[in-house]
Amino acid sequence: MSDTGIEKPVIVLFRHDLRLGDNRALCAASQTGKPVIPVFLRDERVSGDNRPTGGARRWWLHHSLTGLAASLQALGAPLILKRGRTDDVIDTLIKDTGADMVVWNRRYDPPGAEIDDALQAELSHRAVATQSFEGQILHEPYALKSGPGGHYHYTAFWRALHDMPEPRDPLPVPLALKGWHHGLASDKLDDWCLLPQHTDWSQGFSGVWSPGENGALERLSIFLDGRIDNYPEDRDRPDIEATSRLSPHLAHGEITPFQIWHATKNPALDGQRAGAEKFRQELGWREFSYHLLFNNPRLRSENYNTAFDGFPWENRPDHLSAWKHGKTGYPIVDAGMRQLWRTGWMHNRVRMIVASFLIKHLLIDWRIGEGWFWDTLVDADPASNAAGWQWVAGSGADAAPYFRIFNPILQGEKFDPKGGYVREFVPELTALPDKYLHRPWTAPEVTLKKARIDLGKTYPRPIVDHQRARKRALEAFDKSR
DNA sequence: ATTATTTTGTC
DNA sequence: ACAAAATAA
Repeated sequence: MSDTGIEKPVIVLFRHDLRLGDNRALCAASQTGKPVIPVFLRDERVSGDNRPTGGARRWWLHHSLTGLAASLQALGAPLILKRGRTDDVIDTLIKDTGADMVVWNRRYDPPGAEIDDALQAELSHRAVATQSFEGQILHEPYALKSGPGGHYHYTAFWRALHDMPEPRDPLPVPLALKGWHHGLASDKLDDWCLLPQHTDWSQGFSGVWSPGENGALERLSIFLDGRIDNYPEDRDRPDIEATSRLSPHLAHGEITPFQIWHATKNPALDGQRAGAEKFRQELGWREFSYHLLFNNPRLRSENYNTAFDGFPWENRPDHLSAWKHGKTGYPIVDAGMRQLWRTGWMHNRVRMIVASFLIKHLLIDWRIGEGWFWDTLVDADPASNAAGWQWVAGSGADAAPYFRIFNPILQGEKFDPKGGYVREFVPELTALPDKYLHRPWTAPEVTLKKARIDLGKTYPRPIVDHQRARKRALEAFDKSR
């Protein structure tokens, strides 16, 4: 095909940048004036710390790709779906189309980055031009130098991030793309079987989420139009819709941190600066997680602080199962785990509570919890998930001290004071008065009876006693130190 | 991004 | 007698 006088096209790789706005690779391709072939390339090789996309993200991916394909079609360049090893797929595409240029937005998870580096090296030997661009995080991880003795702690990192040049402004959506009209087979999305196959656990997802770039931009504007004002006070309240819920959109690159950074410095928000700053700090934690992952490629499988390597995990299968199914007997923990299962997402405050419970009350290895979140979260992110779990375990960088053990009763009463969150996800406790909602086992028999609760039958008794579990965890951490 | 306990302050 | 503040873990 390459010698038939047909203009050589440029291939734009999509992986987790499922958007048209602020997409530098797509803009660069469009500006070459060549025909553009957008390719979503799914390389699911499993090696080292690379692992397949989790179930919840597969659901999201299916819907997001549907939206992306429609948007690209409207611009004149239909999306091609391909699956396989990146080098093989690109090799075939070049043979089939005569493409002499491949562009992409960089990835920062070590396995992905490694694949992309190898691709760049290989194509440079073959006189195929390559270009890669930033997009997923605000600053290249190597641009922020590590602090003395290794790496930054969060506050130092945040300061260093502020000392960096202002992140660039976001780019507009290209007005039109020159398509490639010489035939090129695409996989069929349905053949990828991304949606649940046997039992449909995703019924609760669609009422909560709108995967895709449009859904992302809508979430952002809803957040900026109101919630951001109360973000600093309400962000820890799972019973209030106070957070942006942008995490799954960010994880799939349907929106960039550049777009969010830019939107939160809008002068129209002048009266809400505190809210904007607090929200940006959360972007900061995301950046910090990528900084850690870049410097510690084994962040999800090895203790950052190796003093935890000898920790005597108990890993009881029955306790793990109770945790996964939201049947621990602690209402705030169970509500969180059920929200996760029902909606593919969990409020950040509750993530900390359930993680602390798994690690410290049940003495189950944080890596097991990390794996469950990987499979069940629509926003599962290789950096944030691993860094978050290590933070709670106390084994991470700038982590919570090991003796910080969340009291699931107090946390529930403090952050879900009226029980709206627990009642939504643990409906069998609905009729229990607020006073006992986070500690049903302390309610008098008559109260339980009136609320139609039969402890141990309709709702479990606590699988571990808080005071005893706390003491046991402190002793275990003490011994292994 | 804490909790439990002790100490101090106030009536 | 109780709450706020300090402190150890």
